[in-house]
Amino acid sequence: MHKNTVIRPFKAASHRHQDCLDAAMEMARRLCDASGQRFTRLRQRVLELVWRSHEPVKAYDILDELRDEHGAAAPPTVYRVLDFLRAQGLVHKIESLNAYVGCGDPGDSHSSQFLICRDCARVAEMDDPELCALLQKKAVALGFEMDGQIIEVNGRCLECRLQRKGETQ
Amino acid sequence: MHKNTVIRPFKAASHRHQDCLDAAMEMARRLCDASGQRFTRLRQRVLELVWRSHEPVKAYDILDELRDEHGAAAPPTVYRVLDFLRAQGLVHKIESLNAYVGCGDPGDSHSSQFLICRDCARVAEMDDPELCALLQKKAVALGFEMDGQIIEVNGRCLECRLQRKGETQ
DNA sequence: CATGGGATGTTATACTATAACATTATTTTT
DNA sequence: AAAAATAATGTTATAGTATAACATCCCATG
Repeated sequence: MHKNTVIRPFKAASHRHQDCLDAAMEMARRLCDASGQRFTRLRQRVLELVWRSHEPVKAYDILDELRDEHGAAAPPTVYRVLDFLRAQGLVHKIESLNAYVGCGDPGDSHSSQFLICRDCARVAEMDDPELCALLQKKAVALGFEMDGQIIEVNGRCLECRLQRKGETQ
Repeated sequence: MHKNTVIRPFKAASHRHQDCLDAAMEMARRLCDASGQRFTRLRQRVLELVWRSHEPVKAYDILDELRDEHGAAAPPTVYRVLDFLRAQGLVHKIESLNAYVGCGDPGDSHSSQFLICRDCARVAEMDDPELCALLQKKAVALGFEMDGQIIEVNGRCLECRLQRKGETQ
């Protein structure tokens, strides 16, 4: 029996998303407390917006939302908060989408491999040590010293595959 | 003895880059011929610019160069040509840099894993079937149907590590 | 309650990419 | 060779992503 590597699954359409949100916010609060970082209202609000769904969120969508609620707000407001949240490991950037997702397991330092569904646009996150180690091994074999890795997989999630079974697409 | 997976190595500083360029251009000419695509002067020129060095090249740097040589030129000119070259497998995009590199083995359909040196900024390309297969396996285990993968590794290449041995950095 | 550092506001601008339509060049058909 | 069709490029405008630089505010601490 080995550890499940999925730290941010494709949740069933019917799942209670409020639970995801609550858990993410609670965890974030705890981590910021522990590391002496201030989890301000703005930071809370941005993290909530990132966790609004399991789809990646664009910086400017967050910005639009803040403007609606809040009057002011300019790009640096959002990017600064996103940078903070990423530095705390609470949020990841999906490079191929220029978009952001909540981390499935903040607090635990880990590798990330993202699965991006082309149909529903949702993103799942794996932390697979085997994969991480193999990539590291291959890099080291070339004398390369690895700082970090970016792994993003495009394709179609199980739910979408089942839904569209038989369709041409 | 197994196949070497490095299809675009970190070349020694002293290598004759003209040979890289010539080989890339010759191969591109051949592939376009074979597939009935037109390898126009503009496309040739952009590919040359991408292969100017082993560092990734920005679209707007190509644009600036074209303007110097050529008078006109607007962003769509560059992006259209880059799209063409990518469709032919002659060029890859490095997602985490918004920049472009020449493919180390065009003509052969393959997976790519990029190594990006933080010191010299050069990029190497691997095509490692084992890595590709493992990632695919992990995705499939979650019911995910894989279309493609993006793998980019940040770190420091051998040459840079040797040069800076002992330095704090 | 002063003050110093961290957080946020504000303005401006740089950088990345595409839409939509016009024109030119090349190939194909007649 | 002329006409028609297709592919490539030019042109203008705009959308989308991100950062620099400086001003102000807030709040933890002494």
